Amino acid sequence: MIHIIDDEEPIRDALSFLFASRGIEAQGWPSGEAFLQAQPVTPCSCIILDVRMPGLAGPEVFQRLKAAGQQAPVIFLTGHADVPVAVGALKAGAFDFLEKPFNDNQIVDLALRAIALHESACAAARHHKDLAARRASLSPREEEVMQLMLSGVPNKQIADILHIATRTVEVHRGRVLAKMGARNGIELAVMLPQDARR
Amino acid sequence: MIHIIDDEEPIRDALSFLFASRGIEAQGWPSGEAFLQAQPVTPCSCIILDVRMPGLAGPEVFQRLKAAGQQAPVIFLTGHADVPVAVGALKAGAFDFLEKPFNDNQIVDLALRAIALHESACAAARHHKDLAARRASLSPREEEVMQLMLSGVPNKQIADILHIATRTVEVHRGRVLAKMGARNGIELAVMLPQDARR
DNA sequence: GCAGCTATTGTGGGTTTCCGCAATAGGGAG
DNA sequence: CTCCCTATTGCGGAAACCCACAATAGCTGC
Repeated sequence: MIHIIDDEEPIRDALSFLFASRGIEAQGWPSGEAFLQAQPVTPCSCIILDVRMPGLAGPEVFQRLKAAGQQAPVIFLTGHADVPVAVGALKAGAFDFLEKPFNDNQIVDLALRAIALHESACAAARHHKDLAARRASLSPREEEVMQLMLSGVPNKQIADILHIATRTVEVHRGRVLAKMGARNGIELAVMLPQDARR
Repeated sequence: MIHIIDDEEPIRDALSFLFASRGIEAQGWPSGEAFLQAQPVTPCSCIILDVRMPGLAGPEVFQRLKAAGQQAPVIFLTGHADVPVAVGALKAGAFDFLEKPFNDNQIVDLALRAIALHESACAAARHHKDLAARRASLSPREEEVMQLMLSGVPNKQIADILHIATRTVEVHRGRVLAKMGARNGIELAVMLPQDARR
């Protein structure tokens, strides 16, 4: 699904038609406000966003989309050569920035790549969300023990550090592994992202 | 250290003077060719690169620098509004893209941020290089056992898979941990980057 | 031939990990 | 009050891990 946000209807229609001719579903939105109001949640999508529009301008729409947690990649379109806006958009995380007029194949190829990116990003986000949910299910003590485990600290030492019995550490350790769905400490360490450790 | 690559001497001198006044060491280069010829290796540096120059243009210089393994962040300067060049540079990994004329504080701030980025990137690269060297010191068998370890496979099963004695797996395991500088399997898993596992 | 390295294996002993079974205590929600 | 959950602990037995000491075999380089 491709969302086309542009105040000019002929542009929206032309792009919708182009994508339809390539078998890609597309929907036009006359303004950033309209899109933000609806905030459709579509998997495997991307957003084509015009820079200059009455009301909210493209870059402002982009900021608000990001603030609202929108993950779909954004391709900016502009009819005016404005380097600072282009640089700003890309540095803010836009997928690409195109000047009009553009080549049909170029925009289609770009959109398909953006959609593929969204797809893999969504899969990664789902995985990350599942992992985070499991982690959130840990009790405070279990989380504490896990951190120490992930620092390579043996059970006996964890017991010393926390002033509890080794048996208790074993209990927490076992519950951590069960809740996180890991067979052992190594598997647990491997499944967690780099920044979640230490 | 800041390297200023620009065919116009007044620009080089003005920038050099500006950075000197801020206590930042800078060196000017009249062409991309000159810089590529010398390929100075300076830690904690960045490169300010003009887009339009006789001979090799800025983007071409950038490509060659990257191909030569240059890690210093590159800030492009341009006197002409050219969106595709700006977009292309940023997507190719440039640190930033500035139009002339620019504000003194802006370029200094930018350069300092670029230098800091280079610094942390170099530290990360050194760490990664050290890790890779240790890993390269493993014998083929040790590497094989480590992969299985990192998959959470217990020693006894590794022995079954490789058709060797458990005692042999223990020997390899011990040598892997010693060479990699890890106390145990968990610490080993934690110290390796995500893509080096599985 | 000698030295160094990798790969392999066994013995024996010690440590660590794992966990069923059992129990207590405290806190929160219905 | 009852139920559920977390935190804690002990006992005992089994499995896994660790490693010194010792040894053999094969390959490579000097």
